[in-house]
Amino acid sequence: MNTASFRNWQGVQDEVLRRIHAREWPPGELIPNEADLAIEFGCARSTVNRALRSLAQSGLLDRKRKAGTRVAAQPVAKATLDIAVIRHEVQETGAKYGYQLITRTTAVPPLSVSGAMKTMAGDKLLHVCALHLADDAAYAIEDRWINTGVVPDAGVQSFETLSANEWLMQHAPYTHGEIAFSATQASQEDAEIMDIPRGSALFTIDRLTWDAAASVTKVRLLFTPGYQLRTGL
Amino acid sequence: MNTASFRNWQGVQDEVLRRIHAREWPPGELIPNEADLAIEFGCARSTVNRALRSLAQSGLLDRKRKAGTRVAAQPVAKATLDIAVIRHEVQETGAKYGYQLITRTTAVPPLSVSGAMKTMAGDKLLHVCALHLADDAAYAIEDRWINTGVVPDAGVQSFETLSANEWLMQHAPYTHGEIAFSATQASQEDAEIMDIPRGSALFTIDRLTWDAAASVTKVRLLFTPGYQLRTGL
DNA sequence: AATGTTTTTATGTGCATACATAATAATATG
DNA sequence: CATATTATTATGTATGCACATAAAAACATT
Repeated sequence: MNTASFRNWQGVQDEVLRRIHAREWPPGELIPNEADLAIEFGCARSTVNRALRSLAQSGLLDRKRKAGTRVAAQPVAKATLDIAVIRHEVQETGAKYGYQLITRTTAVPPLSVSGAMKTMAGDKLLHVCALHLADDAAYAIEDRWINTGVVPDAGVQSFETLSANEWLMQHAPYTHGEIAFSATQASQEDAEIMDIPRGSALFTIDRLTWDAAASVTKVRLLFTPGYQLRTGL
Repeated sequence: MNTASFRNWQGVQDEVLRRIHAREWPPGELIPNEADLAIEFGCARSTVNRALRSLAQSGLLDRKRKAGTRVAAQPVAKATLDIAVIRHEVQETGAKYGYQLITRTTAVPPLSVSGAMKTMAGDKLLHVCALHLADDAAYAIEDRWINTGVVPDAGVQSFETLSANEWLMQHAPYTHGEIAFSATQASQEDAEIMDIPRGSALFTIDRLTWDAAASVTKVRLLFTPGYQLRTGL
């Protein structure tokens, strides 16, 4: 009856979404193939392909060659987080950004670190601790280990005014990485640095980045109590 | 010299990635336009387009019509999280999943909830609290408000054996939502339910889902201490 | 110099076609 | 009957072409 004006891929996507939400195509069900949908919508198969591919990427459809396309039985919600440089994150809230270097040493890391970074157990790494501030209040503690074997330029950086967070983003290429989010209790030291009660619940990000087979850096970011990481769905 | 075998979009993407990592195209720099790259790689412009579009989506390139494509000066790391039904999450670790309903009432929510869900201040909502277990140990507390005006079927569900988390995923369509991650301290009540020390740092997910203009449900998930949400980068 | 209009240009998208590929179904073979 | 072998089929991708669209740049006008 309609057959009109689903001629662009976003339109097709919207219509497919509508049918999924309306349970016309319930979870787990096989939907018509691309060719048939193209005929129904009066557009090219590639247009349907674009729409379905996009929906598959966002987790709403499962596609397999020959087997066809079905509505995800288990619509795994995929949330995409934007992890920006802390300075930008602070400035976007309208607050004044501040930065303070706490320590900068070259040391043999604990086994937990050298193990995760897969460096030789006795190798020294650059260890930088710093505090990020928003409107002069503590915002996040950055505790970072840098593999100077991979990023030699980092060895001559003082990190007194420019955070390692930002410098590395600009100068250290990486191929992939891992992130873990968790909650940790503020240690006595954390509490003093951030001027918060000891034991406060701190939102924590652990990030480990790699350049091919070599670890570049490992950071732990401890955010001030009340911090929230938000995103759409 | 080469010019060969970048004839598929993944190959083109890899080569572009290589040039970015190798700093042949440093951050902020304008890269050649699609047509020129297509000639260089010996493929169609649409193939280059596919590769660049994909890289732009993952945040490594910034593209603007007419202005051209440039390497992101500020490579905002985009982490994609898969948020699954808790039962699956537990079972994937190999643990035995358990579920326990704590309370199920119909009540007027606090203003913070009715405000977020944009329901009438005096309207009653379904309030479900439950505990998810892994190998008989507390895994997460689920504290959920459900808008029975939007999901009337939820009103006749007991949620005694099937968690609201899972039931809603299967039966309540939604168009969009918001997620926030944070860290909170365990209240006395939380501590008793989960059998953990009071004040423990709990990883927290707040999720609010909408179906068009109406809120469907609002959940707060409090995870047991030590919980980590992981993802690639 | 300030403002409005037109041109240019790089990306964005759609289409028709062709072939590649994976997974299933159908068939043949021991 | 179990196991190879061979279609079949739906998605995946590449190509050449056309036109749409946003934004910058050039130009014209006041």
